[in-house]
Amino acid sequence: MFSPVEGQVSFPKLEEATLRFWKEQAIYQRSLDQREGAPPFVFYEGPPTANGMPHPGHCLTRTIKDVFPRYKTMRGFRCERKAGWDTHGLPVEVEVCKELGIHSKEEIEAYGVEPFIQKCQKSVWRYMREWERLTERLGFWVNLDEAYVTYHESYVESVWWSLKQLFDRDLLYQGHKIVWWWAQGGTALSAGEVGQGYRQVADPSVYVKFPLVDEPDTSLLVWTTTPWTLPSNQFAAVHPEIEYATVLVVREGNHGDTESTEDGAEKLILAKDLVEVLAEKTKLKLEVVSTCTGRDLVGKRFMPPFDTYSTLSAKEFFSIGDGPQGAPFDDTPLFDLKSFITKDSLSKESKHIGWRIVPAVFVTTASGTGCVHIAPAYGEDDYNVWFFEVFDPFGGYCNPPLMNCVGPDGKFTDYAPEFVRGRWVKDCDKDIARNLKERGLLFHQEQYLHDYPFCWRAEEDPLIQYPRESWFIKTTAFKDAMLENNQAINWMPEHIKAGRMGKFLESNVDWALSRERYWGTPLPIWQCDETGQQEAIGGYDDLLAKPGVAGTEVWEEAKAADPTLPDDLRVHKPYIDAITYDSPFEKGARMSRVPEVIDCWYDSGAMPFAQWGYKGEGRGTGDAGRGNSEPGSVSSRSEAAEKFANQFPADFISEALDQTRGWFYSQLAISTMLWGAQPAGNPQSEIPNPQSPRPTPPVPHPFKNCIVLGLMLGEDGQKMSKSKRNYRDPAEIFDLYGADALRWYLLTNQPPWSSIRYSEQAIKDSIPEFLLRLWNCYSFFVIYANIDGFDPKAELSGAKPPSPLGGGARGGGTVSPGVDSSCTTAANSTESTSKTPSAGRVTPSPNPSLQGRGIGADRFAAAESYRPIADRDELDRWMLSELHRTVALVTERMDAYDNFGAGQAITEFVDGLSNWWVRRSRERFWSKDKRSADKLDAYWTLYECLVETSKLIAPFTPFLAEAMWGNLAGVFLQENGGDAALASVHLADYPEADASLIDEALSERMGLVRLIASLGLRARQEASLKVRQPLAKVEVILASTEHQAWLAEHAGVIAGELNVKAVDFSDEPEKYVDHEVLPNFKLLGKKLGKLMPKVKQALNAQSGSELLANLRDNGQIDLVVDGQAVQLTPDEVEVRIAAKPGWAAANDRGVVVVLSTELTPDLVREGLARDLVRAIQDRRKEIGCEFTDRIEVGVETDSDDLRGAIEQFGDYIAGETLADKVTPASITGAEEIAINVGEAASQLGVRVVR
RNA sequence: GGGUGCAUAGCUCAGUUGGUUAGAGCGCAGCCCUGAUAAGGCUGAGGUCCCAAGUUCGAGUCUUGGUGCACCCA
Repeated sequence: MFSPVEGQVSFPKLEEATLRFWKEQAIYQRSLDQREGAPPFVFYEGPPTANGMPHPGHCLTRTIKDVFPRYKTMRGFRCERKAGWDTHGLPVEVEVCKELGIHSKEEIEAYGVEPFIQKCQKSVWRYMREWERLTERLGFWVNLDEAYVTYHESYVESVWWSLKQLFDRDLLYQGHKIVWWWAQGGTALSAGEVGQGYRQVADPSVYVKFPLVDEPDTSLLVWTTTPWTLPSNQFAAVHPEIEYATVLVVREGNHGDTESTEDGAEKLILAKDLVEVLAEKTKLKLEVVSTCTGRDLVGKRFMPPFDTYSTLSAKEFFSIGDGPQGAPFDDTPLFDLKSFITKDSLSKESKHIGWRIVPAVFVTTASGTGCVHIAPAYGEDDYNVWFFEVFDPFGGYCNPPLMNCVGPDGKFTDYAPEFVRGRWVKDCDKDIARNLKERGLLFHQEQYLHDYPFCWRAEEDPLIQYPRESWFIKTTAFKDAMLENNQAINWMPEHIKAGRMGKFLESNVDWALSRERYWGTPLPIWQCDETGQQEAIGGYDDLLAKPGVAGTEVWEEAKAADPTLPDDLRVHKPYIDAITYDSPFEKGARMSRVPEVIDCWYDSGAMPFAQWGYKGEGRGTGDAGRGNSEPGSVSSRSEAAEKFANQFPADFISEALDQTRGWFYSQLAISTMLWGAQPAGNPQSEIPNPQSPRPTPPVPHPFKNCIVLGLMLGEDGQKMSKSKRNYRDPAEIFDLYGADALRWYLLTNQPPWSSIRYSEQAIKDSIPEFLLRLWNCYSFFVIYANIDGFDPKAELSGAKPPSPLGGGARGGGTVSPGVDSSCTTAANSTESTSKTPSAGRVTPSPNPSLQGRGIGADRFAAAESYRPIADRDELDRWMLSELHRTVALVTERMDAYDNFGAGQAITEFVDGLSNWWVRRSRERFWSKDKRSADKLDAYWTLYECLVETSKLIAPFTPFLAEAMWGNLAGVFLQENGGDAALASVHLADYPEADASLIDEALSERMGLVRLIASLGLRARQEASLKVRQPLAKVEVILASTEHQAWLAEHAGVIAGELNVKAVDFSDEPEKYVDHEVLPNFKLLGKKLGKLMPKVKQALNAQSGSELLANLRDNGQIDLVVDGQAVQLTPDEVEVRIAAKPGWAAANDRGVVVVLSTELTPDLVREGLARDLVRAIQDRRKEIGCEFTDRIEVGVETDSDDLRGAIEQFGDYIAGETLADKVTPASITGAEEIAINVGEAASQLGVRVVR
């Protein structure tokens, strides 16, 4: 017996019970154990941060991350799923600051770094419980118990190890990062903070003349909206491809005699396209003298607008800043300094250090002059120009300092022109313009309206772009390698590859690694306090092993004072900063750590190896410095190496679109740098990594397939926001609708990469649309199987259930030898495949270790009552063909990571099962003969479909699948031993399609049957003929007679569905339909080209019947178009038919169904009988009859027709309603109710017979 | 300002290598069926396929330009 199915199912309740079952039975762990030794399917969890509350968007990510590992596990792979948590970074600090009511770095310092980071560490887990609950309740199977955590010591050390690799290969360097700087607060703002503070303001916009050194009276005309940056000018940039014009300025009064007046002959260079615009603005005539491209201007030298730096001597200039004194420069004025000394400057073409025209592709002619003033300290583009023109990342202290006459307080320093010194830069714009005007350098001035960022904490403070010292990773050296790696990744959607990610990689700039913050992985670089020389440390033990190490007591004392402090904190600020050691570079000097922590994106990108604490391949492979590590570390280190080797690269990852430049990039970059082919041109980086002897892995790595999810928007189409309340808390969704409803909605409503709008209604709708529909099929099966005592286990063991009607068509009681005792072992299932040949599998399992876990057709075939599919009814063959077609499609789609396509296939299948197979098969379940072959076929067919469906949907809706499986397969479960998969569908193997059972022709034909039925119903409606009223016949006319013979043989289904006595395939279609012959555009387009429209006209002009006759008689249609003979073959035309007016008919897609509307008295009485049956059935339900209760019926009526119907169809009525007696008069013991049968009002009494 | 996407029914979205009648689900309206029944079926109304130009015998689909929205980067 199957457990009875509740009439009113509550999916949330069902799911809670399933969760308990999974937990108690450790199903997830068993699903892994079961695949011990199987090929791995590697999944990486992109770490979320538990520092904020999860919302429905996270449900999408976690659903996608769950469905494929579940699927692959069922397909025979071992898929470990190590969870992870992203724990470092600014958002954590901001949370803690909020809690403390403080903002600035000064305030943090004042509060104390030590207590601050202790608070950060605790804050990281603030919403941990919510995240764990969400993860579990959604059914996301992931190993939370052994999650990696980015602040853990082993993780931090693994990151250190990787940074040491980069440092030792000269891929880490110090430079500047131009940041948005809040001068008054003395801190940089993150992109998010800057974004909040944009306001529209009017700034001065100045057009300044930069006189050319070698061309008298000619100036480059540059444009800027930040006059205060002009004293730090170093270059002017032009676009190499843009056309520039040299114009003569014609002022009033000097027109015509410019050549004679030396002073008035003023020439300017600007973009040709902007000459008119500028002439209009200045009301001056600008005569174009000559033109050239930007490239021709490159290299020309100009006089800077201020002599701030140009008049300094090289010696003075190079000693600016903190760098060591004594660099080998002389008294040459900087303006004249040609070339400067760096370690590879000898190979470089010598160039002046500044005040020359340089090319830059970011220059546009959208506004200004097409000539851009470059002050490298105050803009990222500007800085990049400088970086490219004069900076050598590894030039050390010989590199020129940035020209920057503004202090971090936003005020001009002593290097600036005297009239602005000590003043806030933004206040000086006007004075600077006035000064330029006085010196004749200002050509034009105006107001410029644009968006400019202000500090979100101090609204009156404008931000400025300002350089900060920063550490960089030389990712640009790996641009080609990253592009190659990217090329090999299977991005979904595909446009990410060449689009967002490809474009991003092509414009790659070096990774700004460091952050001047507190809660992050400390940058593991120690610097000599005498010489400034540096080295990287690859692990905490390595640090302790350094000579003269000191400062460890700071941590030890903190730990002694508070033993609850996690040991992981010892590798964090401020404890790690306290540790110093003897400098190997200078006797007596000490090494101490640089103050920065690193970008937490680096943490996440290091996850492929850091999650295992990987620190190289183990001892003896170049790790000579370590002599005193603990004995245990060797094995753990090699264990990490083994784990890493086994779980790299990932087969599958997924996150939302915003991770393109986040986690997707950080992983790609780090993996390419550590393990990819090394770039040429950087001698150090070509040295093979001594600690990583593993061969360069084939691209792509570290992930092969990546689904890039769309962003989820709130109900109103806006960004999801807590304050707008445009979404519901996931926990409530689970309680109201259940996780399966949410999962199904997320997985099948749209391709995962289209941006998705949270829709509560759509989540709700997935219940009736899919979950409940399937549940009804399942419930239908269980109800009847229990009534009839259909028990597949009993069928298989040969012990036939008692058969009141003396057994079915095949007789009963015989026992199949060899199947009774071993039917639940996996081994047996392979033996029994002889009945259903396994040849021709559509999607062979990738894993030979699959053993057909769980139950399926292979096993059922051993039952006596299980007839070969070929012997069964057309409807059953069709359903099983659909099943296998669906299995093939779903596996094919899922192998291609297309959950959406797979889901659609499942939906279609369940629709067919529910709305066609069950609908058309109901009567078979009502038949009295419990052992008839037809009835048993129906049971086996439905049972098999439901069992396979529960496996099919297991990755999508794991709870519903488990509930169905638990009952359907549960009958096979033995007390001890047997196939473990019988306990949980998630331990079963995924279904495999049997190609021999797929019958495409049958599919097509059944589609036609459904079409005919649908058309018949439509025709009935138009003629107002209820389906309950039987009709004599329908005529079916087909445009193509290909399937007519088959349909004629299987007209029973149509007749039943349409309630007609006969289905005729008309041999005189002309009576009912008009023919229309249309060209097949696809075929004829190529053949006819421009004649096409005329051929269409010609076909229109003739009658369809004539053309058809032509086609029948000659095998082709002959036309003359434009005097040209045109022949059309049958393939090249399409014949359409339409019902002639005057018939109760409907037509669509080449099928016309015509109703015979004539009603005989017999038909009328039969219709009344059926109507009465309906009324009695309604009554049965009203008085609470069980399905099997027998009744007595009395009908009192004035209608002769109805009395006649009861007389004529009494047996039919009794049979349909399980009535012992149907009397055409009132009966005793039954309440009489009024009913409407036919036109007449009557009284009905129904009484249960006890 | 740049890059990348998206724009189709009231809503959410499909729409193949270009093929002439643009589909589905929900919602709405009407009808039907009902021994799965707080399900199910049929039908209807509802469209400037964002706009414009181009390529083509033919454009929702391809090209160019524009508009709007989103994300990323400035």
